[in-house]
Amino acid sequence: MPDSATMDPATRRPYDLAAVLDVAVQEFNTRGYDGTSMGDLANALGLSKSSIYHHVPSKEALLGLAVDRALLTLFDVLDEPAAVQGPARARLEHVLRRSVEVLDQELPFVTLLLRVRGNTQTERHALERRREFDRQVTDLVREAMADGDLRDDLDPALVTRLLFGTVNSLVEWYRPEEGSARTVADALVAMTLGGLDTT
Amino acid sequence: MPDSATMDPATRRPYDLAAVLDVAVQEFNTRGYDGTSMGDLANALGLSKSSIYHHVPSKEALLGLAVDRALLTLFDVLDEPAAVQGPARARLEHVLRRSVEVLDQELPFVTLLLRVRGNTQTERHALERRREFDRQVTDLVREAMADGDLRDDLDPALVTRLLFGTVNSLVEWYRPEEGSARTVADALVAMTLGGLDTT
DNA sequence: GTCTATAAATTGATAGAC
DNA sequence: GTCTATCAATTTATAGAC
Repeated sequence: MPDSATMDPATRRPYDLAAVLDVAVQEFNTRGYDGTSMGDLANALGLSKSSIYHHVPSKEALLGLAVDRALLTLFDVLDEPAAVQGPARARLEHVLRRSVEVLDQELPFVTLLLRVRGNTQTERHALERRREFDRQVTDLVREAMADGDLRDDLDPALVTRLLFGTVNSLVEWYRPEEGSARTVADALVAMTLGGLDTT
Repeated sequence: MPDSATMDPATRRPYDLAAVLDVAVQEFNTRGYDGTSMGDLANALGLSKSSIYHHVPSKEALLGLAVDRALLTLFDVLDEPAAVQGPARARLEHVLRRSVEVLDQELPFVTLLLRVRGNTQTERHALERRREFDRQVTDLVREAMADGDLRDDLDPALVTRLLFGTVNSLVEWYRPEEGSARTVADALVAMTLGGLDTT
């Protein structure tokens, strides 16, 4: 079965914004946002360059839509019941495991988010939202230390950066498969929290 | 004291390749390689665009020089005596700690190496060398598990990716300060190997 | 080692037809 | 929703003077 990029534009289902975005995000992740031209996108879509502008006003708007989706999904995790009630140690593990799941389910969008550099206003906003996520997790780590559940001889901000450094590094190699998110989350939690737990 | 970029080109010390490379790598890390034009580099250097071509034949050559330097420094670690003799568990910790030190000492070059996407031959070669580094560390992890020093219910390749995912994530936030590399390495080893050690 | 001037190609984006 | 044609700006790189 031929894909959208090679099918006759007259017979295949026309693109909508979501489909254009999916292809664009994939290209951005392959070649980098700055390394991907509108011509590259047009090739990948099997469209002319100008047709892309029917769906989106600019290249940067594509980036904005993608990172907003990733940020929305990640911040939703922090509002889940298991992330706001119970001992901090358990809430931290929940946030870690759910972050791996989000990464599994929204891999291209999260990947793009984590590679943003700050060249445009869109990118700088994304970086600020990531810092806010980080602050909220740091509070969780600090609380778990105060509870005596995590060793408290390490700086909570440092521990948070190491923890989510490990999680975020998954985008460099992880590819979703049946059950693989669970395997990775188990190993990640065992390795990291296993070294931090006091019990 | 004015910096090289703003000083009169006639009175300041002329650039040599190493000085041009330092500035270029810094710019590449700030804006991304593809996001940095030769005009951006010229501005940062306080030179005309064409002057850069006296030092280097192309933009890609600058990238190649930078990633080669990072790769050379990293691979040297694998050949150090403490990385080739003794129990695998100790050799693994040595490679982890020395990798953090290399990152501390060669931060801009390692950062650039870790952000390479594979758009050019230069970049694809760098990616292949990184995979080779990964393979050698995986052997170390496997051996330490076989020795009974690390828990062996986790896949050695997965553990290696998580370990160096944590190390590599440092480039996203780490900035060298007096003694900071040691602090970070201690926390990283405590958190990761602490969760993997059998004793 | 650095400059000005410029070439040749590519880029993000628009106009207007179907 | 997609196309062809086109533009203005930018990009990498070169020629040749000082």
